[in-house]
Amino acid sequence: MANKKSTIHDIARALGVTASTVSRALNNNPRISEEMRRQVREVAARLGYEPNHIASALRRGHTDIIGVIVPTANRSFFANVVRGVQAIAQTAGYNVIICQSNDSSTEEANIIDALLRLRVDGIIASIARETRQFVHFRKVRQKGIPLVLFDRVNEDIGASTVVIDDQLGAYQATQHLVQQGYRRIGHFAGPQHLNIYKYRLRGYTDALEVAGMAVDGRLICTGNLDVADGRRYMESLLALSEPPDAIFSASDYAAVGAMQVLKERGISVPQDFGIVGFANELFTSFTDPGLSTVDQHSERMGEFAARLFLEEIESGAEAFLPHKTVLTPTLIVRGSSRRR
Amino acid sequence: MANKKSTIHDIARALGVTASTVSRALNNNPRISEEMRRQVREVAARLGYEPNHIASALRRGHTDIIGVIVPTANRSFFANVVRGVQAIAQTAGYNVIICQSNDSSTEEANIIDALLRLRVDGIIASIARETRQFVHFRKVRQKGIPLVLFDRVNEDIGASTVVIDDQLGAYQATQHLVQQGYRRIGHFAGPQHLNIYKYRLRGYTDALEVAGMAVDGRLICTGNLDVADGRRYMESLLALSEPPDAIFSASDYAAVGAMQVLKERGISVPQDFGIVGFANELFTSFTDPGLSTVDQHSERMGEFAARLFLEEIESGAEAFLPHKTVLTPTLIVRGSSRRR
DNA sequence: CGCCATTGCGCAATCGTTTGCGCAAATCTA
DNA sequence: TAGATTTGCGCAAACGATTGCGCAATGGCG
Repeated sequence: MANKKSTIHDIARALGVTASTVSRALNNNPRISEEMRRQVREVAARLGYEPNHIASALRRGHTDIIGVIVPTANRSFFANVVRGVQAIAQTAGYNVIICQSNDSSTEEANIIDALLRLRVDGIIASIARETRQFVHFRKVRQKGIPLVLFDRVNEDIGASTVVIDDQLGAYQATQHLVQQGYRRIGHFAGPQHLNIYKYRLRGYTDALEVAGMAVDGRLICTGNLDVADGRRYMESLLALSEPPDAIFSASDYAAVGAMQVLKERGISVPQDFGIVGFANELFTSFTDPGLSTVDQHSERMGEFAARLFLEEIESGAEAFLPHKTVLTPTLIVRGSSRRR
Repeated sequence: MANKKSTIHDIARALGVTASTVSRALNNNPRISEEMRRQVREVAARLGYEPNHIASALRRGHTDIIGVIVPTANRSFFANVVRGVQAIAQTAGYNVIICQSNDSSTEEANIIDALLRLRVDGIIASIARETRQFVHFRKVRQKGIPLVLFDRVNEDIGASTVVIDDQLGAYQATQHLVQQGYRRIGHFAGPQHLNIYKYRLRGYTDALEVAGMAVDGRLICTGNLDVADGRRYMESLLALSEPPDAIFSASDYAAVGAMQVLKERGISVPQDFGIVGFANELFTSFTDPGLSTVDQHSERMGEFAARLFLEEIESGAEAFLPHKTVLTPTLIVRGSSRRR
């Protein structure tokens, strides 16, 4: 690059050898003597040489970079997944860069374009909430770039996926509320075009059926599951002629909103109303009472995603068979649902 | 890159022109006719051509990438700063990539090396908690790469900085506790090698002095300010012969820990004990009572940081004079300190 | 001694895009 | 009409690192 920085040519000149010798020495090629390697390293350090990864990537045909796309970085779930990805990928020599889509399909597509132009070696992503068409993800597959989806996935893209067993997690949460003696259990559901929320709803209905309780559609509220949504749903559920006495929420945020409304109404949690959320966000132990929730083993999820990526790299895009890894969730019981 | 992907040579061949014409057409060079441009775009779309940003970056000498280094991505403060950076940088044609240092000086140095090798156009960073030596940041300056530090900064590096007025924020928080009638105010301080915590301590002592209250060293606890630290400090402060009746904590996390202990001890917040945190983390409105705190205008901070970067790019590293932007904090009063 | 293998390097081309300079044709102006 | 300017392209080199192939020197073995 056209500035004052040293290149391997500067090192080569200083030692009276060629650039190819310098390159091989720096890469520990066995065809270069140990003495030459030592001299090259010494001059490189003296000149403050910094390898140009751009040039190297262009010549080699790969960048050793994995792009990770998260909907929003400030959820501890996503931050922990990234941490898991980093632990595995960095050991294998890859650099991990994070991009946040802000849950926007447009931003997600722009990020994918930028990553493709950057020629990343692979993409690990959780789909933005807004996304309903998957053209941009299919493009990744068509270009033979490894793609691994986690948590929010779409199974028609032909990518490998790592998910939690959302249905089981929801089943456990709802069953727990049944066991705590709650008799009329509602559900805050997310947008049903996203698999995770569809399965969480299914786990909820499963548990009700097993417990011999009818599924009452009036007790199911669907939306974006933020705090304000949670507040609104709680208000409307409490206005029913037969309000519920517990809620399984597909998101910790909406669960917090519900808790706020109950507090304001003087309704006692967990004595008169039980609440379980989902995702074990960092703040679930900060509320009062602590919020029961389902843990998604986010860091493990990240590790699995990174391993799937490495597998695909090793076997080559044509030989690789996309597959799905399903992790088992863990119910975390705190004060919000502990009546017995 | 040596795979089946199209290059500008494929387009050139299809149109019977040279690669330089294709390149100029794709970049809307006025020396290429509108008709030729149209044809080039059509063939490019038909062939699924994706520009190779690696090759372009190597030739042009810059990547149009800004690397943002955050200590940990799951704090909403950092996520919002990144959002602010993205809003400005993307409008100016830059791609923003996020790297998380996990508050480790070693990881931070590795990230900086990777970003330098990638030849990013600039680095925007908040310093990792562990970092006490700044060799890796100085290296960025020496190579003439624009560097902007935000929040956690070091002013000897020669970088531009964007910070909140930590001293003022702390002063406001402590003064508010004084005005609420608390008479013995303690402080959870962070590691004093980090400027932000040093100034927050100074703001605390300033407010006490103005109020005619002595500064009692036994009421000041220093550490990493996580939830567990907050619990520990609260326990030890309550064990004093003269315990405090309020706490200004330099972090919302430690403040939550303190609240948990007070609740367990049956000490009423805010009636018998007042608490104010710092940073307006997402969860501060989820606790019960809601946690008073100081808002740092994180998204604005990100915008300022990005603008400083753009300024440095425009004026060139040699002509640029590093400078410091100080934003004004806002005290957010919630239930934890509202006694009057 | 001659042949083969090993060691340690050099030459030249590659990767994909960009851009300075130059040329030919067309247009404008005195 | 002649000279100057504009338009629209092509040629060739550049960017920095990597790597296949080849060559010379050295050592080992029959």
